[in-house]
Amino acid sequence: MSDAPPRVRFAPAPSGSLHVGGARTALFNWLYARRNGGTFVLRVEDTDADRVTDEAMRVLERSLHWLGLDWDEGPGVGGSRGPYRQTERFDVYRDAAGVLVEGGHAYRCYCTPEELEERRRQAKAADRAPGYDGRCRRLTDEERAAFEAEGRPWALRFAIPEGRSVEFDDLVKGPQHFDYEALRDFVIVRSDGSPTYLLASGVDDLRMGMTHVIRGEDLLPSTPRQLLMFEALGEPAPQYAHLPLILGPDRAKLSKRHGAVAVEWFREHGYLPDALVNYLALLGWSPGNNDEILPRAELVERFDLSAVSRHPAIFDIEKLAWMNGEYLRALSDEEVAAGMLTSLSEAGLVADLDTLRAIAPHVKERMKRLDEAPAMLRFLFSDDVALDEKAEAAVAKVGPDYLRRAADRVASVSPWTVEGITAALDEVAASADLNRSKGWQPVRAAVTGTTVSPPLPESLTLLGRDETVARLRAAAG
RNA sequence: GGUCCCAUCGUCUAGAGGCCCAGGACACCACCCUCUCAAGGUGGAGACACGGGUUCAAAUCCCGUUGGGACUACCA
Repeated sequence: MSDAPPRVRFAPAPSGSLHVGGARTALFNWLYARRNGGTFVLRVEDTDADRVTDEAMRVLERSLHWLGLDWDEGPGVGGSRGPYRQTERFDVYRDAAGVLVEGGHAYRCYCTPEELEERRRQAKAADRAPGYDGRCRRLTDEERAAFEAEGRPWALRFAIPEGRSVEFDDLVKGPQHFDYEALRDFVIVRSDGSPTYLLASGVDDLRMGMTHVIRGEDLLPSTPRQLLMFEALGEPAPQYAHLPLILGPDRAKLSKRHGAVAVEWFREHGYLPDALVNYLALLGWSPGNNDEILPRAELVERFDLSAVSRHPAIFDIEKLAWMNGEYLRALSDEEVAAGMLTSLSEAGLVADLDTLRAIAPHVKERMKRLDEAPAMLRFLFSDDVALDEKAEAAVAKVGPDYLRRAADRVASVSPWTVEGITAALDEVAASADLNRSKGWQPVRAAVTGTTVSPPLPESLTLLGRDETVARLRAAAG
């Protein structure tokens, strides 16, 4: 282990949106860099032109920024090891491929996709391993010349050295051992001249000076291949740490089909970035005791790769929601008000900051997500208070006279304060021989249109006397 | 099928041989608080996959079984 500052990277393919699995990988890399005074690099693996889009690139950057995972080198910030988009680095991969060919570690494969597919199918049918059979590696000079004369397109394959096995020590999985029989000759350059992941990602990790590669466990099988490639290139390899996967409720690798998995979705649905970061950090890592609410700074201080668990974790949105509520309650009224303003306007409601600031302490402990604000506060910012079913029932229970009396009594409250309103509501309830619970509920129903709301007197002070009286009379019919 | 990874409450986990007839958190249930709903408080139910070893002693070490997952592309 060297003690030079570590260099780590997050290397996503911008196709679609950043989902929580990717975000967690980015987070662990970021935490490792921040914890150890290292450098966090963002590298864009956009070699697959068919799947990569500009929109996905924008979403990726926005998601990362929102999460607060800032990169020291990469798109937008530059750096000395750039460029950081693989489509701008094809010459680098070509050079590396050239070295491999010259050293006899890579060869041209003339098999067509159709032939490959057919042989794969046959192998499977015969219960044999479906990987590449190495046919073009054994071509005679004549056969090769014939293919060339024919103008057959070719791809470049890496030649797995025979009789070799690969050993390496994974920082989270421990000692690993792979026999060469399990490793098939893999394509490093496609017939269109573009590099594949195995080549591009591996070469970049070398050229960009990565000391540690922290990535998902789904890439564990590609590590021995890349290690063999580095050996052929004559260059030292970085250290590897493979993170256990994040699974859906069905225990399969988390993906879009599991529903809410995109970071953008959480941003749009009233989740706080700090809460998501905190939750994700706990998915596959634990500080070693029972602490769970760990602010970013503490995460950085306590993060330790060797404490990463080896088994996969199921993403539990319920627990995330709980944690989000915890973070919401820790926010200042000002911050909560600002957050609610946004979600309210997205719901088409025009609110003002002063009112929101005043109601914030009463609603933040009843919310788990900021986007619950519209449902909770609609009555304050909309004249439309059509009573829902339960509200109708609550009103019917006491009858119109009760509401008229309440309106009359409330109309005389002065000054319009929480204390004054409370006294008035209590009086009205007492006059009908009702306790607060039974006496206030019809008022809540008439004024808010629902049977659930922030504390009533506090809500009414903000609604205003005239509007309160008007709604009581309206409900009385 | 092959290769590899993994295995503590429903879920996330603590546990690195005796401190564990297994602790915390989410969710769930009950009670308390209470103007509704929450939040908060108290209590409850709930797990070491199974079988063999090793050891005075195993959730912890070894082997096997079972179960789950990943990979097996000219995707990353």
